[in-house]
Amino acid sequence: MQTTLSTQYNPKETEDKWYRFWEEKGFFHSKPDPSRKPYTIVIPPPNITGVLHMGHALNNIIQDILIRWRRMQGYNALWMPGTDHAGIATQNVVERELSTKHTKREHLGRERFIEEVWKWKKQYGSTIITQLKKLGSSCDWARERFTMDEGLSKAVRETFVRLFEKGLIYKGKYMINWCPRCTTALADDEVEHEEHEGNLWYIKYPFKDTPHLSLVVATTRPETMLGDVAVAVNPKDERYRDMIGKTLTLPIVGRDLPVIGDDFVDPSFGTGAVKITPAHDPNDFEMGKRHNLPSIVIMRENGIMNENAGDYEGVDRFECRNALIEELKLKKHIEAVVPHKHSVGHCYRCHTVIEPYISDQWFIKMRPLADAAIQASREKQVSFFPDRWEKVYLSWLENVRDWCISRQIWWGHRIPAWYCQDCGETIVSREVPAKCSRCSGTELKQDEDVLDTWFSSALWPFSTLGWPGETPELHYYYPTSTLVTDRGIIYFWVARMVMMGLQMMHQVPFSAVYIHGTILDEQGRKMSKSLGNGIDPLVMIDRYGADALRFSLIILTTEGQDLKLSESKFEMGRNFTNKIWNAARFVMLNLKEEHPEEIELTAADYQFEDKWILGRLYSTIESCTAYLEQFKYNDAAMKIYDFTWHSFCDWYLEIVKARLYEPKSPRDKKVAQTVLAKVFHTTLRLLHPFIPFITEELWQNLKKIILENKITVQEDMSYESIMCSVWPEAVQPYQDSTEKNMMILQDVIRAIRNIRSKMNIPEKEKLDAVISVSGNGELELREHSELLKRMANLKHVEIGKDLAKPDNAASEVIGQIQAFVPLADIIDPKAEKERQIKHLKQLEEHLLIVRRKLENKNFVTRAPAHIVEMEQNREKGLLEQIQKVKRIVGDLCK
RNA sequence: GGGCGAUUAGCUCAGUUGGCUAGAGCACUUGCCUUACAAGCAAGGGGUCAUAGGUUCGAGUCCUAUAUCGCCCA
Repeated sequence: MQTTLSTQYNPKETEDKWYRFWEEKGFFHSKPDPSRKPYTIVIPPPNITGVLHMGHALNNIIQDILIRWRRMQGYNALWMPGTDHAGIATQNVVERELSTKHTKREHLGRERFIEEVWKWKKQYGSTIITQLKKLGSSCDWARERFTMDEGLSKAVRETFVRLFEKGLIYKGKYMINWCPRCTTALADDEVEHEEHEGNLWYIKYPFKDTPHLSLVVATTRPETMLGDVAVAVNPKDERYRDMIGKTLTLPIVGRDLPVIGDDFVDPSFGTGAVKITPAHDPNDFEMGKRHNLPSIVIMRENGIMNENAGDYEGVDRFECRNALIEELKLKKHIEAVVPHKHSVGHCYRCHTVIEPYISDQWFIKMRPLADAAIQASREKQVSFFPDRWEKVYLSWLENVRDWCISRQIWWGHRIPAWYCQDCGETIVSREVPAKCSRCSGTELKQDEDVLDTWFSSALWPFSTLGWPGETPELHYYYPTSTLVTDRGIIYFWVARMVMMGLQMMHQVPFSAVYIHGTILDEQGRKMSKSLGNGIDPLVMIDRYGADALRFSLIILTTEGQDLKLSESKFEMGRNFTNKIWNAARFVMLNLKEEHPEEIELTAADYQFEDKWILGRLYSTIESCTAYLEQFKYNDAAMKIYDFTWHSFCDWYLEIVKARLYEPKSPRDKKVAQTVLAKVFHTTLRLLHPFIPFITEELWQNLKKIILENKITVQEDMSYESIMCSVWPEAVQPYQDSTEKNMMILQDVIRAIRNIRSKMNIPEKEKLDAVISVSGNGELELREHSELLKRMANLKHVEIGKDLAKPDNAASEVIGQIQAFVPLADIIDPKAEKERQIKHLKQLEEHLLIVRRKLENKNFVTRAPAHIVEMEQNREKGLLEQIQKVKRIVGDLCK
């Protein structure tokens, strides 16, 4: 441990050291203990392919603040960490790696490919965990989980089987969202919609009987015409009513297409006649079912046209579109091309354009699950902070469609369904079945597909605690306390956890959901790899320190608002940590005694400034705790920042120097040292959840010095670490006029300093001052004349009632007090007069505002009495001040 | 098209149930290498609170429109 501290804080010397200490000592570990109250957070498991970005940083800093704070408050705090296997993303990464070795997963086969993924996971999968530790995250790493762990996989199978048995999981051929690049189905919310500048193509479909006449249809996706089976019009549409029942010829293909009538057709879109492609459009799929139309699939699963596309077989879907348009133009089938904005779905993992596709998939029936989740939120079993997110959550649940949970990839939880090769029976089972439950056949083949990663993430709050096992952890920690996440996954994750928690555990997984803002770049854009506008948190930690990163981000995080970030913002946090560092240097330097003696303080020992700083400290503790309870992290941080810098450092340290450097008595010095130690020791604890590293470093040093120098701070000094110590409690401060008097003193000191500055008097030069009090308080002020002299750098001060202004003095009027600084020939009468006239103007303007209110009869009669009284007092005070300033101005004019 | 958020100092943002001469950090101006800290100290300057109406004794705050930007859903 360092014995001397350098003038600048160097985070690199402390951060890793203390993190290792905490981890090795097991301070992050929590065990069920029914005699204590639990406080639990489950981490939003980062993706194993992920690297730490600012969003993660903010998310985890908030969780760490909560968990460290609650831990210090005495809760048995568990922060459950882990990672997510991220099926598609991870498979993509490993496939990309394989391609550099000129191989493909298909060449390896399923088993060997999965081995490769595990190998990859072992090597790179914990990158983000290492990075989270750099932030100071106090997760219980001994409990770290992974969604593909044996235990969590068991939870997945159990859930699947139970839901299947309840009839809430079914399999069927439906239209789903298909990513031709990932060659898998996606859930509705895995599709990102984007406005595209496309075209609306008007294509002529000739009548079979009268080929010189045609019906014009409009489409944004002309290539799908190869799968057309009908043309639909609205039966109420006068233009087309007579054509229902007629037959058209599909251009190029030559297929007969019936004209059908359906209310769903919007007469105002395009020509009011639409082509129907049941295999490639969700609306057409529904219409096809209503009218018993066949479905013609024209595309392979990789987006290449199939044999049903005729000459276009083997052509990519977008090339097919272009070529088809050319052919239609050539054959004079295009009537018009109109630019048209429309929204196009993209895969949220690889950003490929999604294809609506008919295929055989597994689904969860969402209605019953969603209804339960809606009810839980209505009954406030789950509350959102800020509460507006509840509406977002509810609107999704209210409109949700069945969830497609099967994915045509290899990396993930294999669907626990087997098909009997003899009788075709489907067997859904927790374990590998030995034989068919119907025909006892032994030729069983497991479903090839895996489950959506979000299926396993939805179980996270209880699967990580040992479910389906009846573990002590599950009983003790579930339901968890707070979930901290980004609005981006309210549907994907939060809502699904609530649904699964209610289904499997019959209890919501958490009672509070805090949704924090998104981090944007300086121009207000999302940070992204492709834009290259991201700020790397690890680089910032390297440059400014983890504590500075934490504090800066938290100060900027206001009630779930997005925050615009630039590197310069981290200077604020760095400056603050440096300030604390130097305050600590001062405190510790001045606590050291050669022959320390222990004394027991009594209330009478406390000096004015001691009482003041303790009072300020207690109100800081109070509001800081209250803010944290309301998830107002930035307000909490701001309060301690303001206290530390602008009360403790700016005033208390400066005032107390007198007692440390030239003590009136050894006892008084000891009192000052005790208060210094006590206040700083408490401040460090308040700051610890926000900036854990520097507070630990200083706390350890301070503890040693307090013990060595026999200072009785009336605190338990036996804790091994600040993170195990207790969160300060606000005890009622001294109920007297200390705070008020200090404010008056500060005003007077600032007034004299102002004169000094305006009159260009060097700070080192000691001045004389005359303080004239017109109301009460003269005696109290006189009591603190030493403080006044020290802080305003005066050699002599005269304090009295209604004293006269000395000649050639600069003046300041502060309420009922006048401060005069005699300057003899240094005074610049012209400058002084200007100063006074400016002040007079300000006072008169204010008086005008006050008078306007008081002259309004309605105000006097209708406003609450105390408000009126306040304004009346204000008027009186202003009048007095104006009178004084006028006299000063008059004097200067002589 | 529907919903949500934002608009306050040059910049980034606070501003609780209406009582405000509208605050903070950064930037700016002036003076300081004062024995904790120049990543600092002291003292300053700077705002028609997006616009237009309304409610009220009183509106940055509540209501109704409008404008601009952003996010989500369809």
